[in-house]
Amino acid sequence: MSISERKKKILAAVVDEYIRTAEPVGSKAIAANAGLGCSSATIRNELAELVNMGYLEQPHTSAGRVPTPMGYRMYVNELMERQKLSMEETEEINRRLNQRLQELDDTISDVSRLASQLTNYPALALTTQAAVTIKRFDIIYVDANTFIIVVMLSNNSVKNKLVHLPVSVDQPMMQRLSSLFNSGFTGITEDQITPLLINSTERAADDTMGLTSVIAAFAISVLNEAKIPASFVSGENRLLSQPEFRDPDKAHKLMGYLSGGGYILPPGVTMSGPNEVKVLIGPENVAEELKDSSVIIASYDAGDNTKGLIGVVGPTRMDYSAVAEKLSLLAAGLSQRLGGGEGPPEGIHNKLIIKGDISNE
Amino acid sequence: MSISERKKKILAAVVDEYIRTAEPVGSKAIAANAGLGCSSATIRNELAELVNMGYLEQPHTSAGRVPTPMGYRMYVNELMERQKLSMEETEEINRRLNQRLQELDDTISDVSRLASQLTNYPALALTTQAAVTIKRFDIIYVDANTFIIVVMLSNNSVKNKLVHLPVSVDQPMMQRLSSLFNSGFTGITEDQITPLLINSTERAADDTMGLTSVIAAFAISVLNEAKIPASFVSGENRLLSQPEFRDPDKAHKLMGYLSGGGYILPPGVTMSGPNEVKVLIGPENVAEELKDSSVIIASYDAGDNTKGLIGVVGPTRMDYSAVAEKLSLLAAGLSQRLGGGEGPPEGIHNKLIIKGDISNE
DNA sequence: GTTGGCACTCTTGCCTTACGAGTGCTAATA
DNA sequence: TATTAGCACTCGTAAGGCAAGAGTGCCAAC
Repeated sequence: MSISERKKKILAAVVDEYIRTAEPVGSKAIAANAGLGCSSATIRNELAELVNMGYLEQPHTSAGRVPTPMGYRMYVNELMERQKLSMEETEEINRRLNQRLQELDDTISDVSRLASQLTNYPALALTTQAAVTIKRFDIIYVDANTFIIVVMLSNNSVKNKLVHLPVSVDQPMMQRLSSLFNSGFTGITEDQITPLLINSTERAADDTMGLTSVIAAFAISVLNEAKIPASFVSGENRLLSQPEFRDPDKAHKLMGYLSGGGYILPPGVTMSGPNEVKVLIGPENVAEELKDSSVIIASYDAGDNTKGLIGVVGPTRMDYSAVAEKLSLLAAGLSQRLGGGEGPPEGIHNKLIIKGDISNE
Repeated sequence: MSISERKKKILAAVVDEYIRTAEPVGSKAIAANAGLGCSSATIRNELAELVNMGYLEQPHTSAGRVPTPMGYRMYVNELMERQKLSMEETEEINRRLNQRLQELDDTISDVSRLASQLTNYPALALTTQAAVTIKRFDIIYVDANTFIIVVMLSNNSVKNKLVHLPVSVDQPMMQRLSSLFNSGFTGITEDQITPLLINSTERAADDTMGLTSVIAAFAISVLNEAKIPASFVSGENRLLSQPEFRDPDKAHKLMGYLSGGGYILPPGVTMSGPNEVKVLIGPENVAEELKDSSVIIASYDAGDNTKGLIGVVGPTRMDYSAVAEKLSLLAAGLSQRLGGGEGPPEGIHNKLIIKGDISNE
């Protein structure tokens, strides 16, 4: 059964109103506000059919209607009006982005905090990284018992480690090690650092004190850490301002899941680019804890095969339009600043694609 | 009016029971459990006096008694039995501490997470730093447009920054800058980096491209950041498992305060050392948001004038003994591992001093 | 000083009732 | 045929009343 234009308008009105008030929406309210010239009785007939079709439901016989996940899905895919952000909001985002963005690693917590502040929902930021290699290897001799390892990665982040030794080393040895590592350990991934390689380096450096393995261990740990997706959740407390989380148990469960670094992107679902925003509504989420929440995700490109995700979690009664818009802008801004992006973040407004699991446009 | 031994026992029984059950404690329950050989009527008389003295209060006429902040204070200062941690708990703490402790900076989030996990309350960790200076300055030449600044601080943490230039620089220039900074910018605090110093360095290096100010800016920002106390809150969601925070508004308010990095140590109150644990009960806290919560704080010494704090926040009905014990152990372990400490963390058990604002032992 | 007994207070849970919001249905209407 | 007005019906919510139970305070006896 196809859905008439009027039904669509009514559905949109129900969702809009419900998002605004968190109260079931009655026929009278729609007749009064939605501006389609018909009486509440007519609306009632239509509402009954929308319930039959699965877009709406009633908490109980004498209550108004509430959107089902399917209703939200329809709303997100076809009905919702794209909220243009106000000039102030757009500027606010850009201002904040410019404020401090150095390394991606420092930034991930900032990104999630920013997303949470802007949307007033809990937000989660994470980065994943394709194969990272070491680009450059330096060892700084501090004194006979101390040196600093400085490693520059293919994604242009720089890691260092201060090493204190129980024994003394001389400067030539450090220099030898530095150049050996710089030639032998650059351009390779973590699993290419084999015991064989370490051994041969150790022999070549004439290292009898196990320095080589200390340095190699650092190299491995750095590459390892870069591979593990870093994630950061913030603003969990904002959940509590949502009426659907007034039940502390419900809130506790979801917050626990989030703080535990729970993944929000279902396995197998991939993000295509910074212009795409994914919306996962209620049961479309795989995690049990998210089954009656919604998640909105944007991805950004941080250059050098580093992808980042920004996700926002809230009740299914979320302000999809505004949040999607904000995340999209944020993601575009990040892509642009962190290397991958090219277009100006303004342009994004006209290209925003919103997708979800059961979308089939 | 002085307080009799029996009153003390009764008070302790009330607090213990209330901590356990979160329900007002009646005279019958005390007569049955506390093991002082007298009837509930006697207990009732004593309870009435304890109410008069301000140690207890009644939610309403026909309810049991609940400790007042003053009652908790007495309990913490004099009455509570020091809970020895079980072997497993002690080992758990040490195991977790050993697991990963590299730089203090990385650690602060781990410390707070750990404290929160161990105590099941939200926890906050922070470090403050007395004057930090630069100990060593290196500039690594990567290519004509790229170099890495590596700065080692007096607290032995190492910071780096990758700089991309729009113009080309030659290696000798970098070397010149490196050694100039290494001699001119080490051993001084942030406010000693004056425009004068920057200018003279610039001239000495023959730098016409503004490199000097880029590098100096990094030096300033590093020293600045080291000065700002880093703080990290985790486990906010654990608040929700406490019955006194079943009211979402109350929980939201406190969690908001915590996530905002709200300070928990009243200004002017200082921590004397890792063996001391401070307890701030309800209204003893200065922050309005903490007025009906309690805070338990331990401090650790991370070497080189760096002090750290671990704080745990909960309802006034907290398990003071267990939490204080755990925090103390954690703080001692951190002190020991991060440089400042000397004694083995086991020894701490016998020296634990618990203090608070109105303590006057 | 301690204890048993008892009347009193106050909360909690439960039931009943009244109200109101919103529906579904029917019959009249354009 | 689609729309509308009208009306009975349903159901959740708030308010009031009642009984049960926990715990106290006090008194008189020990």
